[in-house]
Amino acid sequence: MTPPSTPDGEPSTAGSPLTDEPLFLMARASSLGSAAANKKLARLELKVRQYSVLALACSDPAPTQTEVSSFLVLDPSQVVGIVDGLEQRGAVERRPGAHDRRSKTIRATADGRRLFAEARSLLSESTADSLAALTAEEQDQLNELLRRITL
Amino acid sequence: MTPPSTPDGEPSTAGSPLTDEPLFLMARASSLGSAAANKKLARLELKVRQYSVLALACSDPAPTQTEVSSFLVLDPSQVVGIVDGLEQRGAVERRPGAHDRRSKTIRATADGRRLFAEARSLLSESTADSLAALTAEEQDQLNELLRRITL
DNA sequence: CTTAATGATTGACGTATTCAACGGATGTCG
DNA sequence: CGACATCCGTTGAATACGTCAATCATTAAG
Repeated sequence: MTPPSTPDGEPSTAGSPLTDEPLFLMARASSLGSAAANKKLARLELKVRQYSVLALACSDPAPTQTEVSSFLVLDPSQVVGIVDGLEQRGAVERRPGAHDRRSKTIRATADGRRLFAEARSLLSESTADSLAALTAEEQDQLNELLRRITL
Repeated sequence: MTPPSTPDGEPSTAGSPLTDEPLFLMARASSLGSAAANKKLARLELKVRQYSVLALACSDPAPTQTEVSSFLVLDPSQVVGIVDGLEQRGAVERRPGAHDRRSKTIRATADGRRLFAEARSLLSESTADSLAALTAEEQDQLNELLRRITL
């Protein structure tokens, strides 16, 4: 199956704009969304990346750094810097792994959980804006579809 | 509307994992998707960014660089480099704007259109993989939802 | 004609991403 | 036990990316 050609031999590209490419749409949505989110989180001096790690650090059981890095699709070396920042703020702490003393689990402190709660509420405003064009049902639908292709 | 709190004062974070955040899901989908796409396009020595610009250069009427930069949410200075790369390959050419000689329109050459057709077919394999968990209907649904929040 | 505004470009700066390498800690197999 | 391969976190370098101000040519406005 080859694409139709114009009379002069050049392949036609009509009817195949970028706006039909899921990849492009997701990149754009992600880019615009995190820009807006970063702006919102700026007042807590948090970036989206740090928020993500903090969120994981709040979950139970607390994840190790490799778990964080694979979940967030980040290089392990990047996680180091992010955790450093959060740790210096007293939002998380590194604990030696329970069964493996090589690993370190990232656990949110009480302050960290308070920070997360604030950030989470700010972020929900931001995503509400981003998804304003959709009804609540459609937002759930979108979440479900995205969850199925990423998890 | 504030989140519920635990008896000892620490805000609860249970039931609000990262996997419910549309922002996180989109970031992850976008990241994984473009990684896979870049891998596929590597054999044409093309990156997703270049592909996007090439796609726009194939459309009619040919866009100016500022139009490209605003559509792709990129700084104008970044577009320069991408277009340079494509131009040196002979895939696109810069033409002086019709009504405004400051602007330059980016137009795909015949070679560029052939390259785009190949790239587009490779990329469709990649996105088919990425979206394999969804039915054709659901893929359309996802596209529609994303289109409505980004355009 | 003067002035302001715009499109493309360059260069500078900070941040991200990717990789290779290292030290400490397990686990395995002889 | 002891040699070996593996894995975790960390560091540092190389590279790409994003953001911003400054510039030149061109256009629009006063």
